[in-house]
Order: sequence, then C-alpha cells, then structure tokens
Amino acid sequence: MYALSHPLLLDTALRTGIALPSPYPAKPFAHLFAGIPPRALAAGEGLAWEGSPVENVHLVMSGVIRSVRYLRDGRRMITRFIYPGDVVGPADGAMYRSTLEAVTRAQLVALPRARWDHAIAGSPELRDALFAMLRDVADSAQRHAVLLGRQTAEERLAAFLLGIARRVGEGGKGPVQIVLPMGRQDIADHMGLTLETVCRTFTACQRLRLIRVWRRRHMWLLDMDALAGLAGATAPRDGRGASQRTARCV
Amino acid sequence: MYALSHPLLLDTALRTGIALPSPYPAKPFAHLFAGIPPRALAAGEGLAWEGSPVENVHLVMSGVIRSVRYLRDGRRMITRFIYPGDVVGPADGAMYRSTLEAVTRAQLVALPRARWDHAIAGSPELRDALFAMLRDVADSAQRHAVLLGRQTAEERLAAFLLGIARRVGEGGKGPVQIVLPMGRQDIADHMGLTLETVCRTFTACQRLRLIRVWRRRHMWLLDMDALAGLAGATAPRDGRGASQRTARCV
DNA sequence: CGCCAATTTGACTGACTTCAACTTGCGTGG
DNA sequence: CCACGCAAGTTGAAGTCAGTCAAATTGGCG
Repeated sequence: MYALSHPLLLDTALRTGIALPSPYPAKPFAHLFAGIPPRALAAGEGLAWEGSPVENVHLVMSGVIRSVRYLRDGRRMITRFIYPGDVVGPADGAMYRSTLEAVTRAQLVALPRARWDHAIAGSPELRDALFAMLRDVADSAQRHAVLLGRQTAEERLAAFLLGIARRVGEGGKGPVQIVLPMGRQDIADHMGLTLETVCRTFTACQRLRLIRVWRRRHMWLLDMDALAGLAGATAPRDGRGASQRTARCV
Repeated sequence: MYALSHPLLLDTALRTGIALPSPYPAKPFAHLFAGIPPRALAAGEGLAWEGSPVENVHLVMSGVIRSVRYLRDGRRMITRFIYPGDVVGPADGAMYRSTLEAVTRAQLVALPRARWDHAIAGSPELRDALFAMLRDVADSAQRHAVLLGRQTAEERLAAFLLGIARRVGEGGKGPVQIVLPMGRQDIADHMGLTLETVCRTFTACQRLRLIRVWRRRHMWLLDMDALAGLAGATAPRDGRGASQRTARCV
C-alpha cells in the first residue's frame, strides 16, 4: 500500500474518512514524486486557474481538491473532487481546463511537466497507466452527465454518497460510516442542485432510514441496497438497440 | 483535407450540414483504415453495447452515431454525437462504456483492436494524437456537465446549436445555416430536457429572432452573438481563487 | 462562553415536465 | 404525380420537483 510509504496519505484518509486506494492508484506514478518536499494549501486556497499553463503535475498527498468550472455570472460546477493519491495536470494538456481549489487543508507535491512528460515517454507502463487514468476521467464525467441530466435529487445524492463509500473500500451491506470532507454548497455545486435541496434531501433520506447524519459531516449509510437502487448505475441493454422511436419506453 | 481523399466524408458533410474538420481530425489515424471496406448501418441500428468487449476501433466515414447510456427504467442520456472523421473505441478501454447507435444511415470502417494497439504502441505521433483525443473527450464531457447542471434550457440549446455550427466551420456574425442530423428526442436526451421543452425553446428562440427553423431539421442562426452570450462558455477568473464562502456571488 | 458562518427548515415561486390533442410533412403505394 | 398514413413535431393546460427568499438553528472555533 502506498499509504505505508507516505504517512500523509494515511493521515488524511483517517481524518476525512477517505481511505486508499483511490480510483487511479498513485502507485504507478508515485516514484516520480519521491523526495520532492510537499507544498501546503489552506482550505479554500487556489492551486491553478482555468486557462493558465500547466507547469507542474501534482500528486495530492493529503486533503481534498475541487476541480471547478465557473460561468461568467458566478454559477459554478464542481466537475470532480480530487483525493489523496490522485494526480492532477495530465488530463488538462497545456492549459488548465478548470480551476483547482483546496476543499480542506491539503498537501501536494509538484513535478515539473517536462520531467513528467519525459518519464511518460520513456515507459510503456506509465503510458498505459496514464491512458487508463484519462479514460477513467472521461468515463466518470460521462456517468456524471447521466446523473445531472436524467436523475432526481435523491438519486444524485445516493450516488454521491455511495461514491464516497466506495473510496473507503466499504461495499458491504451493513451500515457504512463515511465522513464528508466538503460542505453542502460544494456538494450542491457538484450535483447540479442548490444547497437547500441537498439539505432537504439528506433530511428526507434520514427520515426514510437510508442514512443517519451526525454533526453534519458524519454519516452512516444504513441501507446500502436501497441507496444502490436509487443511484441506479446505467444499464446495458440486451438484444439489438432500441430503434429511435421506442427510445423512451423500455 | 481528408474529405478529398474519401468522397464519403464530403457526401455526408453536405447532406447533414456537417463539414470537416471534426474536432479530432481523422488525419493522424486515417491511414490505418486505408483499404478496409466500409460497413453500412441503417438509421437506428446499433453498433455496440455497453459492457460488450471492444473488438474493433471504428472510423466513421459518413452519417452520425450517438453514444448513449441507459438507466434501468429506460431513461437515457446521449453523452455525445459522433461525426464523420471521428474514431470510436479507444476511449472505452476493453469494454464499451456506452451503447453506440446510428442516428442516420452511416458508413464506417473497422480496424481490429490488436492492429490499432500495435500501431499506437509503435508511433509517438499517434500516441500524442490519441492522448489529445482522450483529453478532448474528457473536456467536452465536463463542459457538458456544466451545461446540464447549471444552465437553463435556452442556454443549453444555444450551446448545442453553436456546437453544430462550429463543425460547419462557420464562426462569423451573419446568419449561419445548419442542418440537424438528429431528431428532437435525441436533442432532448443529449441536453437533459424533454422533447417538448426542446420544441418550445426553439419556438421561443425563433420569436426572439435568434434562429429561424425550416422544415424542422434546417436552421439559420440569425444572431450568433446573442447565441454565444446565452451559451456562455465557462469563465476563467482572475486573481486568487474565491474563498469557499463567496463562491456563489461573483 | 460567545460569535458567526454553515446548515436546516419554512413558505412560496417558477422552470421544466407530463399528459393530451392537434399539425406537419416524409415516404409509400396506387 | 398525387393522395394517404403515420411518425415526428408542435402547442396547450395542469402538475411537480427543485429553486428562491427568508428566518431559525447548530456547532466549530477562538
């Protein structure tokens, strides 16, 4: 486990309820960052801005980062949360395509882009890992689009909570405890809702005994099956594809 | 231009109003597909299903394909439309992550995955092109998420129409003519709306003299500036990032 | 212990959806 | 070539989920 090789990872994992492994294990890239002193970010502090050049590739050691896109009038969408073990930068090309801000206090290490590119160019393994990582970013953005475009507030939040639970590694039936590292507004901006709707929906889920909330940031997922049913992953269809006209009624 | 080297591309470009170049020019990959006889798909026909193995990489020669994700109850989201010159398969890894169906009659050529992988492994140029393509898929999925989560019906459709106009290569001020290759239901399922809302919003835009609709599939974009204002690309913010608490009021 | 931002709850509004009827125009076959 | 049939699209009326505005509550932090 990478956590063993770097205490910071395990530390945050405990404090925020986010355990490794993260979806794109740092393992294949971790050695590139060895020996570089970590940089600290305060909660809310910015790391990079949309449109600015990508000078470094960062490995998040502790804390949580949000990747945000702003509209001119201030509306914003958090496209994804970035957790310890995640690498940021390579998916953006030469320019950042979104703004990066720390959600919690965070620590990360920066690797100059040239060194990163050189390492990637020289290693088929790293290349494959990078491909996989990019595919994963694309896939989760598309799954996110399904949520945003076609699922209700309750379904979106069920999916959100299960996503966090998956990071903790808990997939079991029984109550799973999680800690939310971000506030309600961030959750709302990630799920395409308002903060009030997030609150009300959590309250409703609590009444239905799907979850239990303690001190705002702590939750128990009481009924994983029901939550999974709500989150409802996309469903492959058997047989030949529906013709265009029957698309709505399955 | 690739269109010159393969008449099919130009043909569809004319019929559907979709001119090359597409966002990921086929150019770097085109030679891999040289000499393979194209396969025809009827409108509505399926090409691949979510969860099935990716056996071939396809180059679309003519027509339009939709990439769809279904929920269990039949709700669906079209994550993207795939146009002539686009390559499908590499972004999915070993398994398709969405279902592919022809929107219009289409023709495409299939390259066995092993040959594709071999070609990519052997060419730094192709590798870079593939990286760029994957980044583009991820980026457009994230921009799409902003639309779905934070923009109104009118804004979403303005962005949709401008996206089609961009393919035709027309960016000017004056009226731009486009042809929509897909029906209202497909537009709705791509923009997270209902077909009725798409209709009503087109009608409203027509009353505002932003567009003119002729025979359902043909449109003139009369006021590109106004449409661009509605579509409102994401806005980089200057200065240091907003702290978490001021996020909503800019 | 007290301050204050974050969160929760309440009342009301509105954008988009739903259900339903009507219209258009493409494609087919006489 | 034209009429017919029917799916695709449009419009209308009513409903609903989530948004907005506002007030009350909570709990982290100094």
